[in-house]
Amino acid sequence: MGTYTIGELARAAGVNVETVRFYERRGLLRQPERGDGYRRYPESDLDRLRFVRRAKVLGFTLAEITELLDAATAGATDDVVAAARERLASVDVEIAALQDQRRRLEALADVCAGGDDGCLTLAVAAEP
Amino acid sequence: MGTYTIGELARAAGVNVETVRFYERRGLLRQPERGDGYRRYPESDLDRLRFVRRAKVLGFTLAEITELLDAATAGATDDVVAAARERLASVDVEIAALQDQRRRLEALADVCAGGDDGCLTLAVAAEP
DNA sequence: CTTGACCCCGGACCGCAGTACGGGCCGTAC
DNA sequence: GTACGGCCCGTACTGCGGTCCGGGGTCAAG
Repeated sequence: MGTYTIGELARAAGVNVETVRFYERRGLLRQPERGDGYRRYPESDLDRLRFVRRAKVLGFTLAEITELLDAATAGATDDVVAAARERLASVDVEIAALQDQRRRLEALADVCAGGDDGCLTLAVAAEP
Repeated sequence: MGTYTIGELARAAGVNVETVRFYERRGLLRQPERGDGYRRYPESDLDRLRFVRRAKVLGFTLAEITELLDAATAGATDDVVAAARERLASVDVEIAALQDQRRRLEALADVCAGGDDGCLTLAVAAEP
C-alpha cells in the first residue's frame, strides 16, 4: 500500500520505465529502497516524478529541474518564483524569435506568390 | 577570380569551415572541383551556401533545405511557396505551445508569489 | 629551418532527453 | 515445462546540427 514498483510508478506518472531509470541516473529521482532487489517507491517519489513532468511541460531542462527540485524540497518558494520568472523571460525571447521567423516567412511567401525571382534565393528585402 | 577556397567560402558565408565540409557530406553542397586537391568553389556555390543559411534562419531543417534547394534550382517557385506556408503553419504551432507555457509560468509565479503551497509542487489550478 | 596559415582526411564528440537492445532472474498461469 | 510479464543490468543508439581531434601535406615569411 502506498508503495510502487518501477512499472507502477511509471504508469502512474505517464512515463516510460526506462525514463524512470534514466531520471534516477540523472539524480532527479533518488535511489529507492529495494527489499528483494526490486525498486520500491513511496508516494513521495511519485510526487517528485510528477513535479519533474510538470516542470518539463513548463519548458525547464532536466538540469534546471534538478535545481528546482532542490529549491522546492527546501521550501524555497522564492527560488521557485525566481526560476519561473527567468524561464518566462526566455520563453518571451523564444516567442519573439519565432515571430520574427513568421514575419520573414510571410514576406517570402508573398514575394514568391508574386513570381519574384528573389524567391529562388530566399532573399527578401528587409522591412523598412 | 570568382572562385573560393573552402576557407574563403566559409568566411564569405559566415560559417565554419567544418560546417562547409559537413554540408558537403550532407549533400547540401556538391563536391566542388579540385585542381590541386583543394576544393575550389565557384560563385554559385556561395549563393547556394547562403541559401542554406537563409533557410536555416527561417527555421527549416537541413533535410527540408535539401528539398528546398532542389525545388529552387529547378525554378519550382510553387514548391518553395508551399514549403514556406508549411513552415509557417508549424511556426504557428510552436508559438502557440510557447504561449501556453508562458501562460502557465505566469500563473505559477502569481500563485507562488501569494505564498501558496501548490507552488512547491508546481501545481497550479487550470484556468476555468 | 622553423613557424604559421592554409588545406586534406576520417572519426570521435557535444548537448539534449530519452529509447532500445541484449542478456539474465523470478514467479505465476496454463 | 514453458511461456509470459515484470524486474534487473550496462551499453549503445536516436535525431539534430554541427564541432573538435589527431595526423599529414604544402607553401611563404622570417
